[in-house]
Amino acid sequence: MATKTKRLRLGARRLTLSDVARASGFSPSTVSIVLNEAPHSRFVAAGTKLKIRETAERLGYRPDVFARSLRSRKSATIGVLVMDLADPFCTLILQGIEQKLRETSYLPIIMDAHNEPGQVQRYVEMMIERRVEGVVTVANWLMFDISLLEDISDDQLPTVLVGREVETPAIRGVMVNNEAGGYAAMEHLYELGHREIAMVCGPRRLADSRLRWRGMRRFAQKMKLKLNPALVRNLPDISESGSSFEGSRELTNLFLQSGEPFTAIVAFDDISAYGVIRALSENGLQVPQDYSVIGFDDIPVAALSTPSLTTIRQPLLEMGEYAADCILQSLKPGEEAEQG
Amino acid sequence: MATKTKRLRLGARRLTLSDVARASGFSPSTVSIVLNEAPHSRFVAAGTKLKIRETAERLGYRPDVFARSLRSRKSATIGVLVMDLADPFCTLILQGIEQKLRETSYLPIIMDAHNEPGQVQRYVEMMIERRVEGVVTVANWLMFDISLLEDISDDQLPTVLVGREVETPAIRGVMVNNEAGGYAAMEHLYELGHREIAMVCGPRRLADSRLRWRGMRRFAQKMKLKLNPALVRNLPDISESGSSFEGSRELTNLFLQSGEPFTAIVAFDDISAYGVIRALSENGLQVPQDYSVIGFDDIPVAALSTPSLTTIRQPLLEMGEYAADCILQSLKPGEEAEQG
DNA sequence: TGTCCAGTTTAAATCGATTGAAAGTGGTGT
DNA sequence: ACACCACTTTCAATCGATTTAAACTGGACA
Repeated sequence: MATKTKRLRLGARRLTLSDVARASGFSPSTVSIVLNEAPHSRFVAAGTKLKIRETAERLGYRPDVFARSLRSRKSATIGVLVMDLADPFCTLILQGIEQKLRETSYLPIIMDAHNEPGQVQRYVEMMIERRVEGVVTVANWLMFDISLLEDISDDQLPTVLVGREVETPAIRGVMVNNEAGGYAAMEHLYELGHREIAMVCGPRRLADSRLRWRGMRRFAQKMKLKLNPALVRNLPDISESGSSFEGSRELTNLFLQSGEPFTAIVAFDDISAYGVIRALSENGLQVPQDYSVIGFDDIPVAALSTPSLTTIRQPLLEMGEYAADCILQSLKPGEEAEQG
Repeated sequence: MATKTKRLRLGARRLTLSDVARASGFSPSTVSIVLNEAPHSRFVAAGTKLKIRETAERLGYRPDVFARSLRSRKSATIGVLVMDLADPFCTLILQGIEQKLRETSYLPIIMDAHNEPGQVQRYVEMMIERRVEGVVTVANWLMFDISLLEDISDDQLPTVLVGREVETPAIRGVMVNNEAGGYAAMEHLYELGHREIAMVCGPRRLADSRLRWRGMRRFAQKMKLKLNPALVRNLPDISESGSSFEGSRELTNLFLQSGEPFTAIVAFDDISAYGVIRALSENGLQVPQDYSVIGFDDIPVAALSTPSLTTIRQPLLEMGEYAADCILQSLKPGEEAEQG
């Protein structure tokens, strides 16, 4: 423990490659080649390798990150741009990414746009400045336009967008099967016996929303279920309010006021499901006694609130892992792979 | 826009200090001195400064982060260690930190320990390796022992712990007035007319918990309120289960089974408040009709769940900002300030 | 005329690594 | 004895900045 801590001390002058070279009796070049397992190390005698590795280990040598990056033009970092760190939808994805990268020598550099599109530009610049080798963008439904990401992608930086349906083929996307999710939501309510179902859909411009809606219609058609158009509404496009809570609360009130009959509501996501529940409650109606409500995402608190929220699960952690994996794959083969 | 984007292109060889020097007709030294406003720049002619700045601006010069850090031994980064990114308690604090640092040239490097103490060691090493100039640790109540942080602090790295009461004077802490919080919670319930109040306190070893408890007792004494010892329980110490939800749910069940009379419950934090509500609900009891419950923290969802959770607010965002500010202050005066 | 100084600017070393080209071995074949 | 080869190791340039000490330029003064 004592020695372990000692390595961290800032006071002591850093241990450099030359120190290891001197101690092991070889030149800095050889040491570098061995420790990096550079291609050239094929030519280094086995005994030499052993001795060098042993010495490095014994002295507790850690290469200087900055010197290395300067020379090699590689940062060993992956930029992670998240639209809103406080959004529980995003944090689980982040943890997935972190978990995956932890096994590698890549460090995620997390930047939080704080829901302000202006910050996105700034942070993307910072990422490039810091020579990230790949970019994962974690988008919630408030995501700005993604043209910036296309720019990055053009620059031969591997890029993945996770959490939101992408509409351009230039960028890889990681998302759940939204169509199937919509289908499943309807199926669940149908099996509970509901036949008159209201829907709080996402913003019209959001592809995710359209796909979920398509899934719902598909189920309805299959079951010869007629959907009442008066009970289908979209949340407003990228609202400034920032929250789908208020939006869905208002829509629910509209549904109730319309006098149209219904017994269940499908919400676009978990937060809007909470909005629905709030609106119902304010009208003296209870969930699940009077109405059934179903959300989408399965954010962590969904299971903790009472009654616990019924929701279509998105495997957020796994999505994060998968996104990170995509980047790692792009980085593997030979770094010029995607230049073509 | 086009030119702005152009600056980002990776393809084009980076623009270096020498390029600016050549274009402006001065030497790299002078350019460096001017652009950094180094002490020596007092001696540079005003016209020269102007010309250099103009040229740098025109060409869109951005210094290379790695070269700069290598030479100057400064990284312009602040390490942010968070115990659990998925904990809503932590994320708001993080945003506060980010918000504050955004105004400066420091970049937060966020590392998520994922609730695993083992990772803490690893990440602290990474931070030092990356030469962070300060460390902010965002602790939730599951925080491991903080001896590691003391090590850092010994190494003359400014260190702040936010979100949890610290017991050692070696480390600066940023936290809410827990004692006053406990007092306020009791006061609130008292004013609602409650006289028999149960408490789900935090783990006994946690200083925060003790202080809140002290605040509650103080109010009780002042009001000559007798607290029933059978209705005061602590959550288990740093449980492996990881969640205070289950713990407080069980304690609430114990309270109910004990047959002791009570009409309100103070919970240690918001998550445990949800545990209380769940337990009550499972016994056919409703909040707020049958029982009053109060939490602590004011995590974002507290306002969204129905009924919305009554809670003692911690100004998480502001705490984050303040913590970042502490670090910035330590960094200002002259970097040797805290060496003494 | 030569010296000195204040006011500016720059040369050159340095930070700590990576890397392509070159050099040093010793053994073979002729 | 010479050239040649395979096998190892090292030289020296380089990445792009910062920083110390030194150099340059005119004018003032003796």
